[in-house]
Amino acid sequence: MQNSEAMALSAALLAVAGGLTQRINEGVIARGFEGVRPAHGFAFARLAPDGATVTDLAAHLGVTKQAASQLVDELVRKGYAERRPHPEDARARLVVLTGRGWDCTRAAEEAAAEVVREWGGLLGERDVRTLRDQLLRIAPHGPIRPAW
Amino acid sequence: MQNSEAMALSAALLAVAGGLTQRINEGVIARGFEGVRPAHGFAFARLAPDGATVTDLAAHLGVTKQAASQLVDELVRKGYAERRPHPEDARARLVVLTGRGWDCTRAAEEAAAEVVREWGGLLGERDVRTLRDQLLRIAPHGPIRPAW
DNA sequence: CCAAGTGGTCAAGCAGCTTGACCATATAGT
DNA sequence: ACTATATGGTCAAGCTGCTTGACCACTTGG
Repeated sequence: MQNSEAMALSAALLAVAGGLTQRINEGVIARGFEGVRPAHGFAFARLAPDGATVTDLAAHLGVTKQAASQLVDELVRKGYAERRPHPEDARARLVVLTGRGWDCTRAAEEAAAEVVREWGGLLGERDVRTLRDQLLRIAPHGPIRPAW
Repeated sequence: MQNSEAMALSAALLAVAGGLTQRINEGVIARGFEGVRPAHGFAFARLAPDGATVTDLAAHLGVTKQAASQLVDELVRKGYAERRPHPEDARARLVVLTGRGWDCTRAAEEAAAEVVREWGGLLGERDVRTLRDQLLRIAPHGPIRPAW
């Protein structure tokens, strides 16, 4: 594959990713969750299962813990998360989603599903599944990184 | 396709996009182009064919023209682009890549190709081409948007 | 039980964006 | 041809989300 083809693939991938992010964000806002930014979604993904510490979150997002702490401040202020004492470490605090935080997470899933349905209309359900499987196979590990 | 599957697809896509951006950026820097940020790549893509005005660039990047102008300042200061009088409009200025700007563009293509080759190793050449075609079909038009 | 390590916050600074105001040139209407 | 409006671009000020640096509270290991 030539360099220019690799560039075309890259550009398409980044355009799709950017569009998806925007669409999910708009969809979440349209469902009544104001003041939510794309970055919050990645925090939600880490907090959802069982909560997480600020340091955990920072590592997951690839930012300093101060930045992660600030982001948690914002989520708390907006009612999406709360800080609880950590059950096993008195230094740490466990950040968990509130009911509204869970609602917002579900709204994001719905918004994502809406976009993916459109892709299904363009490619067919089968190819969308193929796409998902291929992306899962090449997805890097490590911290989530902004696409630019 | 369930919402959670759509979310898995979305997360994988964004992870791949973030990783790709990072890898290209690192690759460009490793080839001797310092002080380059991912955002510059999208500017290069617009400037490369025949140059562009600041307003053009702003529309393409989805930012204000002031922000685009600032970005051009930076590219000029670093030797990647230059402002020329516009041949058909005395108000406008045509921003074009310098030789070094073209070199940097080629470096980005090489870096992208390197990553895509790795994907080829994981998926096979055939599936990478399929991936490219599918992404091109679902890629949105309009301005490039940061993935978050 | 003390030394080093780890979780977290406070404070200051900075980079990249925005909004608002403005000038120069182009274009359209009469 | 002349004026009114639109468009390309810049200057200036301000904001937001991040960083670095300093510090405290608690934990862990010799």
